[in-house]
Amino acid sequence: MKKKTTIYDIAKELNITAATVSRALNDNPRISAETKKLVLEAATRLNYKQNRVAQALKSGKSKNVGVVLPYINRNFFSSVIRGIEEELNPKGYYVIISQTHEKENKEIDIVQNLLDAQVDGIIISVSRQTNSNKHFNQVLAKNVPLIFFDRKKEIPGTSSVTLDDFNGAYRATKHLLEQGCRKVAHMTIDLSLLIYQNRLGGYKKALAEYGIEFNPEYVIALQSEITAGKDAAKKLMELPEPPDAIFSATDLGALGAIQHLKEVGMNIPEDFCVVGFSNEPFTQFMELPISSVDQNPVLMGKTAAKVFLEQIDSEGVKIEKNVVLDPTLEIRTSSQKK
Amino acid sequence: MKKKTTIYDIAKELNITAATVSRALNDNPRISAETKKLVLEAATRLNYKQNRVAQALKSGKSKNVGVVLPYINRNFFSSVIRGIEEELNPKGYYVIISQTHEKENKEIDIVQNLLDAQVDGIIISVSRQTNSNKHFNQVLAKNVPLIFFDRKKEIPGTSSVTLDDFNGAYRATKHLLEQGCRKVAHMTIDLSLLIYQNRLGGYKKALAEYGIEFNPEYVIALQSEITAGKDAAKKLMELPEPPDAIFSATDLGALGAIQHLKEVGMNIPEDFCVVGFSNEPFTQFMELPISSVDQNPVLMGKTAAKVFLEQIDSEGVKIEKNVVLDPTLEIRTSSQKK
DNA sequence: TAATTTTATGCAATCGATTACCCAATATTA
DNA sequence: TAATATTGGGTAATCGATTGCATAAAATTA
Repeated sequence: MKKKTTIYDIAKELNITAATVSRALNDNPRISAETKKLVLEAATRLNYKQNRVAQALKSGKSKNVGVVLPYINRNFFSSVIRGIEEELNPKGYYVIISQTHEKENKEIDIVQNLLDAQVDGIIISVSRQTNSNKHFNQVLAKNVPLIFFDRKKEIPGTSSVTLDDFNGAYRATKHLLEQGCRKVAHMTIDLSLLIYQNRLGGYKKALAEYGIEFNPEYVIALQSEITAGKDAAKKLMELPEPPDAIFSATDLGALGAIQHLKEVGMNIPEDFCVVGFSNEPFTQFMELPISSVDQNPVLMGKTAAKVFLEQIDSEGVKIEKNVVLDPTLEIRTSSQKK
Repeated sequence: MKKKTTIYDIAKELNITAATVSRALNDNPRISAETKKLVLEAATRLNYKQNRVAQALKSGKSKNVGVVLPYINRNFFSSVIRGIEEELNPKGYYVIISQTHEKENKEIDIVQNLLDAQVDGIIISVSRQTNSNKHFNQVLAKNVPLIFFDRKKEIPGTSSVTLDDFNGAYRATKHLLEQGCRKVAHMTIDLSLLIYQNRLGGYKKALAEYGIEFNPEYVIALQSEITAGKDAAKKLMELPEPPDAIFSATDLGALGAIQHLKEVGMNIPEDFCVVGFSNEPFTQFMELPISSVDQNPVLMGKTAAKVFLEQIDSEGVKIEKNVVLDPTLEIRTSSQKK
């Protein structure tokens, strides 16, 4: 029906060749200012739009970037996406988002598909389940920039943008200690993942600083989230010496814990303090707003995108860049005694 | 570095032409079973991957679909995306997601960009701000299928998948009346949008059915969400005859209202019942779980994707399809008396 | 004025896959 | 057995933009 106008149409219109049109549109210095003006005029007059697909074929660059993450309906991840798009769209890149649902085999399929679709780069937060590095090595073998965010793998030739989880956890725990709590428990998810190891590390450091001995009974790894948080809290409260505070590595875990604590009649924050991690929006709306460590996700997305762009621009020279962002502790009612 | 293998490599390998390879890979009946087998073997041996960009150029189909929506970090929208991807990825389509942040000019830019990127279709939930139809007509002029979901525009030549908002609101309000509430207020957002008009309509129908006169003072349009919900509730409770229930067209509005009501000492659900709309996950986690109308977003996404596929398959014949999905009322503590 | 640059543009191949059209070899039919 | 049909596959153009190489015209230099 409506044929799109191509550079050939413009060429015919002006009695020049497509090559000249192409050069004029790309502001090639070999083309006279006069011709350029004519071409540009004709282009707007004929409503010319460059064919990105043809450019992609010629250049081998699709101008698409794959973003791979567990779920997009977590505030953290969707905010990261927002940061990535804000940085990449103005540069003419499109973002293809895929969700792994925390499954390794889904992640492998997705990466494969993205490579087949010849994305110019992959920005990924690995699934909890992922053990293999094979798919990542395939990415590297194809010379496609690979940037990890939040959850990374230590693979030479890749870059990463992560949060200083250690420091975030340290601050959260220290804050609980400053509130006077002395028996601080820690709820985590999966200690095979670096981020959770680091959160545990920061927790330990704060304890050590206050001369408190680390008690392994106070560390519980949850399976799922909210109900598991309740269960974990229950378990903790049934210890001979129950804790007086919880630093949870997730907000949903913190929420579950709070629900259990209220059920058993605990006063928060008077008797018991809780801090979560991620600063999910719901932490603010709760009747009892929950303190949480903010991960600055938009900045993380922007930074990951910038690293990708650097990688692209560095033609051949392989850049390996690891950026660590600083988290912020949002103190709310769940941990503010006074 | 690593050259990707093309059909020419396979052709050379087998001493045949690329045309034959192409036909063999596409299972063309003109190619003998023997040759097909050889080609397929060589393809896997050489690790051949079809070049989607080249195919796109030749066919004029990019195999990309644009999805445009206000925000991806709303559970409703991210679930719709999930539905779309589940339906489209197996068919070889990729989904490009863009957020309008409820801004009309952003929406116009995005649609323009998607057309430039030659997507094969656009699935969109229009921004609250959007008045113009110009960008939509551009889509139609390029013969690109345009499918609205949730928030639609009445434009000939387009399809839509929406929720029966009227019925959802009707059920929610009826449920409140069944609980014995007789002074049911309604909080809405923007009555220039069809979905909110319909929710108001369903609300009115339920009232009428119970012989209750519609009271315009009981309908409040909020600007933003949660704090506005509190304010609106305050205003309602200061009326000479305050309501005894609220049906809110948003969950955040319902949450804000509940917060205010608790502050002023109301007992929910004994003295006052509240129902929201969207069934955002937080409605379940709350200490006081909030009743809400579920929009079945995954199904909505799947349906929109299916409509797109029908449109694509129908070669030339323009399909105009309007699907209306049925919502479900999730009754929770906030409105369950007894 | 002749020789040499410079400037501005054309020519044609290329990226990888698809497909209309053509043709040789074999199979079928009269 | 000659004529026709079928099978299997090759040739070359095409999608739209880019770019190395070539070249005519204009400008500069000797």
